[in-house]
Amino acid sequence: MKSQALHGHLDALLLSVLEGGALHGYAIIEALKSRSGGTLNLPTGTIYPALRRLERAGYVESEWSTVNGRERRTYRLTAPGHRALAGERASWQELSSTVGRFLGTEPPPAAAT
Amino acid sequence: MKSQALHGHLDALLLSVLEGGALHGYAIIEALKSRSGGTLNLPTGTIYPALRRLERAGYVESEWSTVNGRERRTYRLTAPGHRALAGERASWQELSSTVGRFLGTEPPPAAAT
DNA sequence: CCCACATCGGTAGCCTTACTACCTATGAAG
DNA sequence: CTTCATAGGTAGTAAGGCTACCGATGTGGG
Repeated sequence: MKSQALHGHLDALLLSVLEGGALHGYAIIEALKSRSGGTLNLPTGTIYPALRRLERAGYVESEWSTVNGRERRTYRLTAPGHRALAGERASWQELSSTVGRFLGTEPPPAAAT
Repeated sequence: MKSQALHGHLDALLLSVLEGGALHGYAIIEALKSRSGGTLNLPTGTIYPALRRLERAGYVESEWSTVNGRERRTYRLTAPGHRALAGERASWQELSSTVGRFLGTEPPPAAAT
């Protein structure tokens, strides 16, 4: 898939991955890859700047942990990050239902639940 | 909604609107607005450049029609445009199911329909 | 008549964002 | 010692949409 399409939603993906617990950058990349079934194979040059962006925004915090003599920067979701994730979820749903209406992928809105 | 999120899918939306028949730019904007329930209120500065991009790509053709003394440039989907739309639909579905998996909006793939 | 407004098309420059292509460093395996 | 996987990072580029403009015409109100 042309990953460029992620535009604007990478942050949401990162936040959602961190929702399941703190991870370091490399592990985040692998989590994205495995949870997407290999579809999201994002390069480090995409992830690290994004993480720093999120940190600047206050949505994640990071700290260095020395594991196996390796410096790992572990990222953790903050409270604002949780809220941001909720907002991202909402706007993703809005986007996907809106675009879906045009591209014919509209998931049945009520449908049981 | 923050329209920036459309990134990369604007083209698909435009193509899908034109799928229902040729329209001029202004009418396209209104079609997007009405079919989205007002969510997609895109400015001309977004639409016109996008239409020209699509035309450059060969996905739409345009011609001037003088209506009420007003020059209207009417856009029409081409055959490649139809194919492109099909591809856009496919990649949208891939994106939405992938991102949905993370943001919890994953629509049940089989689920009756 | 004149001005304001809706219709209609368009362009220039900016900003965000992701990508490619690099670089650095360490521990383990050969 | 060299190579590879792990791990983190930066610089520069390209794409895409947005804001803010500009120009023109037809219509209706004052």
